[in-house]
Parts: sequence; C-alpha cells; structure tokens
Amino acid sequence: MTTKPQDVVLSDLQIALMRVLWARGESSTAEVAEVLALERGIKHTTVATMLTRLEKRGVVSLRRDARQVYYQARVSEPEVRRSMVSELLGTLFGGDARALVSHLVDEAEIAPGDLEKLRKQLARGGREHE
Amino acid sequence: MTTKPQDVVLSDLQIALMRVLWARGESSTAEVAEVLALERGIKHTTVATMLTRLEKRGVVSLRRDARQVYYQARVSEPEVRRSMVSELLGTLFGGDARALVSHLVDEAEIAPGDLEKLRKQLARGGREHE
DNA sequence: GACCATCTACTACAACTGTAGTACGACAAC
DNA sequence: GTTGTCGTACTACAGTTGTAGTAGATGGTC
Repeated sequence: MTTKPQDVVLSDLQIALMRVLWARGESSTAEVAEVLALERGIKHTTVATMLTRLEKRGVVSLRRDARQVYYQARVSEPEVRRSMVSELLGTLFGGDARALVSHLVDEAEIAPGDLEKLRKQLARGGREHE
Repeated sequence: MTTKPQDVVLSDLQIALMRVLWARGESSTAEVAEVLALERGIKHTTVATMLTRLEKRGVVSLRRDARQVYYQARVSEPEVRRSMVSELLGTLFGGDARALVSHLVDEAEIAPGDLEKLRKQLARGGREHE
C-alpha cells in the first residue's frame, strides 16, 4: 500500500481530473475522460496516462473490475487546498496569511466589506459563503 | 526586445532568485548565487543556468559589463503575486476569493479577529499589516 | 610573456508534465 | 469460431525544471 502523500501539489490539469473524482466519487477512466474531453478536448489516452501517473504517486487509488479501471481520490479537495495554499503562502507571502488577504483586497479580488461579512459568517460557524 | 510576460507563474526556486533581484535591484550572477548558496546550498553554475533561462523567458533582463552579467527583474513581486494567486484562485476555489479567505480562517492560517483588523486597516488605506 | 583566477556559455541528464499513438487482450456479435 | 470493438498498457516525445560539470574567454599578476 502506498503511503498517503503529504505534500500534494497538483498541476491545473491534474486538479481537473481530481475534480471529477471529487465530484462523482469512484469513476472509470472513461467517465473521467468524457468530462475532460468536453471541458478541454483532451484525448482519452491522455487522461488514462495522467490517471496512471497519479496512481503511481499515490494521489488516487484504483480498483479493477472486468477490463475496466476505476479510480478514486486518495486525497480530499481540502487537503490539496491546504498544501497548495500553504505552499503559496510560504513562497510568496512569507507565510503571512494576512498579507494574502490584504493582497486580495488590493487586487479587488474581494471587497473590503466582504471581510466583515465573512468574519460574521465564520464566527457563526457557517461555512456558506454565498 | 522580448515582450513582457503576462502569465508569470514561477517555481519555488525561481521565486527565490527573483526575491534577490527584487530586494537588491540589479545584481550580478555572483551576488544572486551567493545568497542562494547560503539559503539552500545551491551551486553557482545552477544559479547561472536558472538566470539564463529566466532571461530567455523574459522574466528578467540582463546587462553585460566587463565579463559580468547583471540581471534585473522585469516583473515585479506584486505582478507575480497577482498572477499566481489568481491562478490558484481559479483552479482551487473557482475564482471565489471569499472562499479562499474562509479557507484561511478554517485552517487557522488566520484568526477570525484579524479579518476585522484588516478591514479597518485597509479602509484607512494602510497596507501595513504588522 | 606565461600563468592563474574568474566568470560565462554550453552541454548533460534525470524527473515530471502534457500529449497521444499503437498494440494487445477480452468480450460481444454473428 | 471469426471478427470487430473497446479499453488498457506501453511507448514516445517535446518542453520545463533542478542540478551541475566542463571548457573557453578575459583579465590580473609576477
């Protein structure tokens, strides 16, 4: 059994694959490929290759059933977010999360007023930002 | 003249190099190499190679003077932050910056109380988070 | 003038990513 | 049974990154 990867940093395409697995749970290569073909016109074989490699890395697990391979995510979306955000935070903001938030505001990615709204929401224990 | 790169996504090491240029302005290969050698024990020639490649990519510009090459950043740290944060935002949070902030709070990267502090600071137009 | 120290440029190479073709095995349909 | 289809596995290949050695040019030193 491959040990669970700790530092999960994934590329754009890899995350796109994972998103399918996160959304639909265990999926066959064909299912994942179908989504990716629509989303980005990527060939079936390419998806198969990527999935094999992710499996080798321990990011997904596979189950074989009658000629088909079914993949399942071994890392959750929050886990990936965690490591990737924390990586970005480290390299670009010296680990200072407040600097990142302030950047977000400066870049108009987020309105200053949203911060207070968020604070209140989060204080209530609600995760629903909408 | 190489056109300025638009989508500047840099690796960890590349950012480390850039950080030297950002901090000290135009620097010789030797100067950059010295810092990187201390910081991560990276060889002089490695740094030279990386800088050449960054130049080829248009991320830094170079000036030759008496056997030596001086490099200067062509993209600012805020520019790099912008593209990299925005990239992360897109792939991992569906472009929703508030989701990212809320993630930061959930992961205890930031205290809920900080949000309000930040809001006030930012409202005052002050960037000084410290 | 010969030699040494520097510094750059070129070359190398392994790993990973994105991309996909080809071949092979198995199952289904006649 | 023979053939076609489907799906996987294997192979390939170019580009990027991290890493560094080697060689060649230049200039300083005696």
